Amino acid sequence: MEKTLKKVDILIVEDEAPIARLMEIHLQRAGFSIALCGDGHQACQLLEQNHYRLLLLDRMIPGLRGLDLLRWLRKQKSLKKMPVIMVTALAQTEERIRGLNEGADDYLPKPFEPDELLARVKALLRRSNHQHLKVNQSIIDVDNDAQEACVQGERLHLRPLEFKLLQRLMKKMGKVRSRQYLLDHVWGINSFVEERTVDVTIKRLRKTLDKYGLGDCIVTVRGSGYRFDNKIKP
Amino acid sequence: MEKTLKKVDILIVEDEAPIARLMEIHLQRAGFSIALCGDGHQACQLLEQNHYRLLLLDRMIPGLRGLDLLRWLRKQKSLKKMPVIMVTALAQTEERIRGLNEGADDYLPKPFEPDELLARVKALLRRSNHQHLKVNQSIIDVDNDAQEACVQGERLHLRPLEFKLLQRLMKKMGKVRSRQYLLDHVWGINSFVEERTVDVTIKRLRKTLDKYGLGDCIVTVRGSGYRFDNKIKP
DNA sequence: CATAAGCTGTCATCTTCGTGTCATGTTAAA
DNA sequence: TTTAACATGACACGAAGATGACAGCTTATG
Repeated sequence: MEKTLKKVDILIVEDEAPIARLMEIHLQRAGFSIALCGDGHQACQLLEQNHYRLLLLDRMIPGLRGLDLLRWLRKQKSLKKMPVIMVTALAQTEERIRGLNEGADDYLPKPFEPDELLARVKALLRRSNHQHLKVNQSIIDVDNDAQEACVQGERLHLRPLEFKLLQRLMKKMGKVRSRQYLLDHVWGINSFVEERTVDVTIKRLRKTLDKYGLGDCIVTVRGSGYRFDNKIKP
Repeated sequence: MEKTLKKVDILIVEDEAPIARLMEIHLQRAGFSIALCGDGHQACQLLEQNHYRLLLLDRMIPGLRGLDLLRWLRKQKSLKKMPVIMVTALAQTEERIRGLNEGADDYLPKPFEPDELLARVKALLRRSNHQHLKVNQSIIDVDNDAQEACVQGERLHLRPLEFKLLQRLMKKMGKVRSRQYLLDHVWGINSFVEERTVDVTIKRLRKTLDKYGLGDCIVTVRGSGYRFDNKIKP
C-alpha cells in the first residue's frame, strides 16, 4: 500500500553480541533500521539524544539492570510512551508479569525464534498506533487512540479539526496536500466549507505548534497547498 | 449517605510480629490497606466477617496450621476463590508443591525481598481478574468478579451501569471510546437509549470519583467520546 | 401489600468552546 | 509595480457537552 519507506528505528539494548547481531539481521531483513547498544547507561544517553520507535531491552545488561532502565524510561517525559519489549531468559510467569508491571509492553523469552521476534515487534508497533517524528530536537508524538498529540511528552491542546489536520499532514511527511484534499479528508467529503477555511485552521494549528518552535513544520506551497516538513532551520 | 465502609485489601496471617510489620510497611507504601492477625482461628473469624482481596498466609502459625486454614478456606463457599500466597521458610520444592496442591495461588519464600513480595502480590491480583491502576498517589482497583471498585482500599459505591462504564473505560487505558461504542458495550447492543444518556452516566461516575480527586481521570474528547487517563495533573 | 429507597432515562437549561466567514494586512511571483 | 495567493485577527453563531431536576421503574423493607 504505502510507498513510504519504513522510517522505523529500533534500539536494541543487549550485551551478548551474537544475540544482538541475530536480532539486528532479522529485523533489518524485515525493513527496520537498527541501533545497537550493550550498556545500560549508554542506552540512556542514546534514548535521550536520538529517537527510536521501539526498544528491545534485555533484562540482564551491564551498567543498569533492565528493569531499572525501564523504570527510568517511564519517568522521562518524552520517553514514557515508548513501546518496549523486554527480552529475558527468565521465562517464569512471575518474572514476566513483574516486567509488565514495570511498564514493558511485551515480553520476548530467550532463546527466541526469529519469527516470534518479528511478530512481536510488528504487533507492538501496530498496537501502539502512534505516529512520531523528530524535528530538530523535539519529538512530536501523535497518539491515534487517545486522539492527542504531544511534543516532548507535553500534551498539546488541539481542537478536533486541528488534530485531524496534523494527523493527515504527518501521515505522509513532506507530501504537498491541496486544500481540496484536506477538505475531503479532514472536514469530510460532504461538508460545505470554502477552501479558505483550510488556511485559517492551518493558522490555528501553527499557532499551537509555535509554542514549541515547530510552527514552521507546516510549509505553505504557494499555489498548491500545504506540506509537513521536518527539515526546518532553527 | 456514607455507606462506603473502609475496605481492607490484604489480610496478613503471620505470628512473627517483626515480619508481619515488615510486610505491612511495604504493602502500605504501595497503596494497599492491611489487616494483621497472628492466630489461625482468629483468622478464620476475620475471613468470615470481613472481606479481603488477598491473603498472605504463613505456614507456621499458632492455632491452626497454615495448610489447615487453607484447606478450610477452600471449602467455604464465599472464600474459595480468594487469592492466597503462602509464606514459608520451607523452601524445598516438595513443600512448595504441596502448598500449591492445597490451593495456594503463589508462594513466597522466607526471607523475602520486599520487591518480590510486592511483585507477587501485584501479579496475583492481576491474575485473579482485577484491573488496578495507579493514578497520581491513588490506586484504583477494579474487581471484575466481585463487581466492585476500590480506591485506596475504600470501596466505591458505584451503580451497576457506572461500574460497567468504568470497567470498559479502564479496559484499554487512554483509548477514546465513542458514545455509540459505550452504548453497545455497557448498555448492550439492543437497548434503546439515546447517546446523551452516556453523558449523564459519565457525570454520575465522575461525581463518585471526584470524592477521591479522580474525577479528571475521565477525559472528554470533544466530538469523539470519552477516555480514561492516568496522566492527570494534580 | 404498602411504602421507602435506589437506579436510570429523558428533558430543559446553561456554559463552554470550536469553527466559518469576513475584512484587512502581508507576501511572493510575474 | 501589480496582482493573486496567503496570513492574520476579530467576531458571532451554533454545536457539543455539563448539570440539575424529575418521573418511571425496580428492588428492598416493613
